[in-house]
Amino acid sequence: MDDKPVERAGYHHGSLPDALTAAALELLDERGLEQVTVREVARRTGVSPGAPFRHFADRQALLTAVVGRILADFEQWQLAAVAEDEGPAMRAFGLGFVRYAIRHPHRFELIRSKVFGSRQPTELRQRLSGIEQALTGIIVAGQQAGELRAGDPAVVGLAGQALVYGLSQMIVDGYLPPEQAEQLAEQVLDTCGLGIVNSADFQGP
Amino acid sequence: MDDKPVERAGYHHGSLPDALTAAALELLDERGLEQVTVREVARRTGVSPGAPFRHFADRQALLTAVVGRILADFEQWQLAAVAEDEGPAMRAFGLGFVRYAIRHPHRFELIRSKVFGSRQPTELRQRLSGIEQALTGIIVAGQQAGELRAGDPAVVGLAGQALVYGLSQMIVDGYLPPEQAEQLAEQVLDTCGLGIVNSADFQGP
DNA sequence: TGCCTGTGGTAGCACTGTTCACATGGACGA
DNA sequence: TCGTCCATGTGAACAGTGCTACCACAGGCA
Repeated sequence: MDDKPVERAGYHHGSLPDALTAAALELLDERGLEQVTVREVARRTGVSPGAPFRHFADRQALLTAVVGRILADFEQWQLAAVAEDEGPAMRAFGLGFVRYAIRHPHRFELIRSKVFGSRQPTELRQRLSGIEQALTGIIVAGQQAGELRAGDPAVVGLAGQALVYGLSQMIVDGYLPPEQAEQLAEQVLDTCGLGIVNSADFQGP
Repeated sequence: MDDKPVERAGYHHGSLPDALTAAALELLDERGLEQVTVREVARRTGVSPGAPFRHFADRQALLTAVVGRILADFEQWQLAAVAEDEGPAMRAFGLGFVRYAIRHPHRFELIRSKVFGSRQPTELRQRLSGIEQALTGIIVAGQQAGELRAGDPAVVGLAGQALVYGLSQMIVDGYLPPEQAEQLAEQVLDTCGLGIVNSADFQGP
């Protein structure tokens, strides 16, 4: 109906893929995955409904680009989280994950549907395996330092990922009341999680 | 296109809501949540596209009815799982959960989007709290028997749910190779999960 | 200068969820 | 037995979607 595109300099946009990705991310944060519609993204970018398909094969491809941006942001977030936390890195990593999910529920919703799927573009896969390697490094170091219980790092890592991922999921889905979510998550991580030895030591003040 | 409805006895169906729910569940199992379309469900039931809306306010309502069926089935599944397993009930419960997700990935996909949300109809909420109570009972009994580590049953339960839920999620999303998924899940549960004391005792033969 | 190619516009297809006026026929009172 | 009522099903229609043609523009190259 009122498909008034926003103003734009010339006929050619210049960097439409970037603009589309940014608009899609904005829309995602605002209204959730389901509402991220190619047409609405085009509308916000001030471009015709067909234009996005010059740069992205389909909606999924556009969303994949968005995931790329999110993962880049998430990487920085986790680096900061681990750097700032004085407890075991594994715990900081898990808490960072959960906190990111709390802060950006819709991003998490998207990531779930793309990241853990089996068909990812190379760039995405690289980013992911980077994060995974970081996690494995954290685990091995933690085990050597006696912070983490021994065992196959892959299994320990998987358990940690599953716990943290499930927790985030439940938070995002509203199963845990948002106000208490973070504190509860912390409790869970400290009490039962991540194979941290003497984890009770790290309960908050 | 070929909207050939299947044959039906009379003009009036008799139990359309049930038939629609069943068709929707079938479609879900076959093709996944996204493909469960009101129109296709109507087609399969041999009814016009508008008919379902006589019985369900919208697509969500239809899906909620499907969730009801799934939860009833899941309840039975878990009862059997706990009854048949000779290890700690908590472990059987977790494994049952994961196995159900492996067997019915699409159901899990639907449940995730409905069950943990904050707005559920009464009937659904009852079913859920029934399952949760069962879990809490299992935990308390396990703690008294010395099988589970002590601690607030709510937190222990939450941790268990998160771990198992996340694991199932990762399996459903294809992050874990399906062939190894069950074994890996078992390993994770035994090594790091559920607060089971001396969990190494329960590693498979 | 003039064409070529990459980029955007427009129109249109098939599909979706949902609504609404209309058709039907089983149930129930006369 | 008949007539009427009304829950239930029909079919057309609407707005919105992803996606695909085909056409128009404009900037870079000869």
